Amino acid sequence: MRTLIKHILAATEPKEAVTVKGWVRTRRDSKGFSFLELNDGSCLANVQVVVDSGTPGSEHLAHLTTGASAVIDGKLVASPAQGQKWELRATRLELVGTADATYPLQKKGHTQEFLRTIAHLRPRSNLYGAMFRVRSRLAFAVHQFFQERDFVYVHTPIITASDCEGAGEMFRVTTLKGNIDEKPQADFFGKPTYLTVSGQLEGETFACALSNIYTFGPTFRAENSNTARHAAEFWMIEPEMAFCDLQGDMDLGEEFLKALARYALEHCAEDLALFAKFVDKGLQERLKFVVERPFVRVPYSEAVEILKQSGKQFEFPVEYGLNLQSEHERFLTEEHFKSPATVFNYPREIKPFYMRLNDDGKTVTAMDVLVPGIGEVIGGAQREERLEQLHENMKLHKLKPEDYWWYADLRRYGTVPHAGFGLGFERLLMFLTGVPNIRDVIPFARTPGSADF
RNA sequence: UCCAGAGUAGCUCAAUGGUAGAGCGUCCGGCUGUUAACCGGAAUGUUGCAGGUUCGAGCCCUGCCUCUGGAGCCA
Repeated sequence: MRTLIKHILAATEPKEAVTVKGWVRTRRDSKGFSFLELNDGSCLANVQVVVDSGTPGSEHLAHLTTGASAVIDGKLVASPAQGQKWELRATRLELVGTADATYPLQKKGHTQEFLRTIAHLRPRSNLYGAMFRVRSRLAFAVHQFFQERDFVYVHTPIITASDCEGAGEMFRVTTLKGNIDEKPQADFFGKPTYLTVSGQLEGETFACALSNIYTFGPTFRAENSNTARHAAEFWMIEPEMAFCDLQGDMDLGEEFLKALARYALEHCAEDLALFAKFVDKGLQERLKFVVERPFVRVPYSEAVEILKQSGKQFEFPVEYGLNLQSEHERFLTEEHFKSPATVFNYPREIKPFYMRLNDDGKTVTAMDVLVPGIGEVIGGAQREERLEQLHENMKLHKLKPEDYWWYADLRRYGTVPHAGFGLGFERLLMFLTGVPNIRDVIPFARTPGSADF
């Protein structure tokens, strides 16, 4: 029976007979015996295998090169040398698959740019193995966070006919050939359809029935965005709460980020240590800071004043009514507050129609959670629950109410104050691992001009 | 899409307009309870693509492609 290497290395006593299966990371030969470093992806560390010449199967040793796969039976013993607690003394080895000299992963470090060109092999490297283990655990932690709080997981549709206004360009989904705009009624769904840019509007309908819900699924944006923090396909988390206002929304967003940072520190320590070593020296300090310290909350108008009085020269102007630029957000979190910051109550003109108008008649209940290094990681709002006001907002944004009849029905029948937010899972991973490029936190990145693998 | 930078050996990078190199990896040999082992030797190139200038282009010019960083859009 196979034992995963993570369990082998966690042993508390020697074991007479164990079997490991994995891929050779490196081999060092000595006179009369060899050292094999075997990794099976179950953890960052390799198990050191000692193979004496004459061991059954050792005639294949020459082919057990970096990248080859092998099954090894052996005895787990305390290692006499520095560097590892346990080592496996092989009693039998089996070469499963060879890897010749063209195997592109060397024992030495590679750039992330090169590894992106071999995305099918990069999970066999230390950094990406760690990344995708952490990604899995944090996806689980997302569900755990919401399930513990009685949120219901909702699968909103991936194909949709409605545009979550303001979220970005959409990919068209069609079975038509030729000119697809000529007769859209002849298309598969009888109308133009797209890949979803957000499950929010559908999510609201379920919150207005099941009270607290969340979505966690793939999302698509056809924007021609070429940055380290944009992808055409990404995973988004969107909670929505009935009988909840902006305060409650900000509470949940901040609590969520803290909970995931805490989870990463507690459950991904070995992998986090690797990120700290190679990509972000201050990673653990930053995560502890996020867990322990309260987030700063600042109204948009006050944020504008802080920027104006900073005495700093910005490339883009700071003026009430203008969007905060990346440089402004970075200044706030990285230099001024030196912590994550939640900016709320934005001018209505720069935010979408569904956000609730405040009593001042000028601002809406929007909130963005900004984090150092990445910028916006959460964007959310309390929704406009008043039917008349919603219609007026639509008019202001030049939207046709009939396109949103079902969305408006939520305000027509038993309307309630409700709020929610969207959070990009990949941006969360960037923040929690310190890996600076979104292409390196998703298994196979889809970006403009690139859908390889 | 805009601005800037870069494409040379499998990888990371050198190379005044004048014979294309190094380190690592690979292969061969040696040595050693080794740890990104060590020592010696060898092989490895359509210099991103297409044109142009020149006696001569990796280097200069034009166009294109790709990648990287930044910006916009946003999560």
